[in-house]
Amino acid sequence: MKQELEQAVSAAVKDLFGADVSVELTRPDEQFGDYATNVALQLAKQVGKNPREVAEQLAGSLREKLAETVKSVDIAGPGFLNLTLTDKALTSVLNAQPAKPLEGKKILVEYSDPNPFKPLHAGHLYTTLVGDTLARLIENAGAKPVRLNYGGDVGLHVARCMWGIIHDLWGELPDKLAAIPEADRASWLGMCYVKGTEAYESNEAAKAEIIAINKRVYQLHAEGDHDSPFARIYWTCRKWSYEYFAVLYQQLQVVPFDRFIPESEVTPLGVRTVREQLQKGVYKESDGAIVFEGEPHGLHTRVFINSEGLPTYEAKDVGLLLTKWQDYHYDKSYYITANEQAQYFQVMFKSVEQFLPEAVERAVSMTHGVVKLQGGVKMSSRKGNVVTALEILDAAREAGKETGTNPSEETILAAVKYAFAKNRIGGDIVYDPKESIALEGNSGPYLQYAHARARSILAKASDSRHSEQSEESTQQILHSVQDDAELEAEERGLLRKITEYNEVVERATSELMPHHICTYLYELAQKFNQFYEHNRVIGDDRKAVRLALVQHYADTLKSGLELLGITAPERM
RNA sequence: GCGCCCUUAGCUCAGCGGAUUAGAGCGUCUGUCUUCGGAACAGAAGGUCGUAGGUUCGAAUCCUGCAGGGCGUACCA
Repeated sequence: MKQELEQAVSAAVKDLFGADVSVELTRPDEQFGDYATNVALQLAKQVGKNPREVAEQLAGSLREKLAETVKSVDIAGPGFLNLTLTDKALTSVLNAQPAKPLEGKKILVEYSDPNPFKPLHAGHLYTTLVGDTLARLIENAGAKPVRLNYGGDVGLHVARCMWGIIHDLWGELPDKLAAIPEADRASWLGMCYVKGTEAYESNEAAKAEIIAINKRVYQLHAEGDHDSPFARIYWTCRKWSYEYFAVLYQQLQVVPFDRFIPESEVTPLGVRTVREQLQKGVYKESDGAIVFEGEPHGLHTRVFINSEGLPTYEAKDVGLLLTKWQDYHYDKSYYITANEQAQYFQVMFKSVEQFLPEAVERAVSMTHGVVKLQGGVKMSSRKGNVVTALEILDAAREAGKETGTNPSEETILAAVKYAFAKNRIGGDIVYDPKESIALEGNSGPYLQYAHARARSILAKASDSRHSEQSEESTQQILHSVQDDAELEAEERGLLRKITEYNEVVERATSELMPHHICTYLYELAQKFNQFYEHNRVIGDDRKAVRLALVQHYADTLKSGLELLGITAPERM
């Protein structure tokens, strides 16, 4: 409907003024109409006329051309055109199929990216949810996204943890690992990591040992060593890490990843490529390291291979980018990480652009903010108040218990996911467990309830007269609004809001900003509650229309929640 | 120092070129209703959109300076 109207307006503009303008219809305040456009203001200058005059002419033409679907065309303010659809036309929007702009596209989405041998903190939970939602949006738009999860199983952080492990075991004694209870594995690894990190920073001898361990880990991969005591420790603990990640993903109920790419898998290709491109002058030697000089491009210089001859994150990421390109030849490849890596990606991309521009052109780094606690305190591992990913879920459960309503696990998840989804991606977010689980306000549980409430009406209605098919619903509304029979104000208000759904999803998808969906769903629920407060459904003369409206409302809310990875239970 | 990002009601956030009323939620205050699930509805108070300029018919939205905050800035990821 929106597109048809835009075309009609743009055709009218062409007829009257011979001008080409991109017409964009917006949703104005309900009191003004269903759609609005400012083309007259844009045109005024081009045509050399006063905007109101332009608007008058356009309005006249549109009233004639769109008599079928538009009830009124009004001119407001300096020259805005407000279009109000007939109830029948507005109802027909319910039949519109959502656009599939990404049909047939191959899109990679890399997110979550936890490092084996390191704990999962609150930021991992956030980045996992952001990625999961974006991938859902992309899938909803018709593409088949490839969900990738990349993680550092080689590198200095691994060496620090390995150092801690070996010290805690009093030697390279893999058999002693069996003594660690399964439930304690993750926290034990976390403890070893902290130990190793502290030693690295404060103890020169330990630092040298850790650097040596770092080399041995790379070597172990190069040789395919699975049998030496050192290797047995490494592989066992790496496996434990992946098992620990799986627990989080399982609890979060995110869509499973298509592929886990450990850094060790792409490291050789990255190193080889950087060395090759060193010969071609893309990378340069400097102080024994291999770097990319970013300054000529307005960026900064970064080390890709350090003076020990070992690859840094940079070289590995070059290997990852090439691996993605070779394996998928993607149309688009998204990297979802925290803001602190934003400029890093620019440098890494710029370097690869020098020899593989087509792969970089289609790669996009999207970054999000940091998770903070109430009061805006940043979570810091240095200060020891690091909050782990699983602790966020526990905090929500705890807050749920305190409400006395004992929310289900399904509602706990809704609370957490919605709290993280409702803010625009990019800024830091403050997580407040109490607010997220709150029974009132803009929260996940509120929306689940708003859905369950509507379903219970539908269930009650179908008790009294068998099944209520959703296909019939549109017909029911259509039928009752034919022959100029009109909808009542609150019915129409709810219907209007429901018809915005596809437009909101399209916007959220094109901008990759799922929070628009949250804002919309909350408004939708409010519209429903307004309607519901003043209008009886069952037992009223207008039962058929109203039941159909409730049906569409519930279905719309459910679809929206699903895009956010939130379930919509029938009852709570 | 340089680069990137941020600054909207007491708090948490939408809005990101348009409609002289800048929107929500929470919190505060006040009403409605013996409810097809009240986890509701109606209303009030609360903001010179960090600051100073500029562009524009029109700026919270674009540009520039300044202040405050965050992140990055060579061998971490």
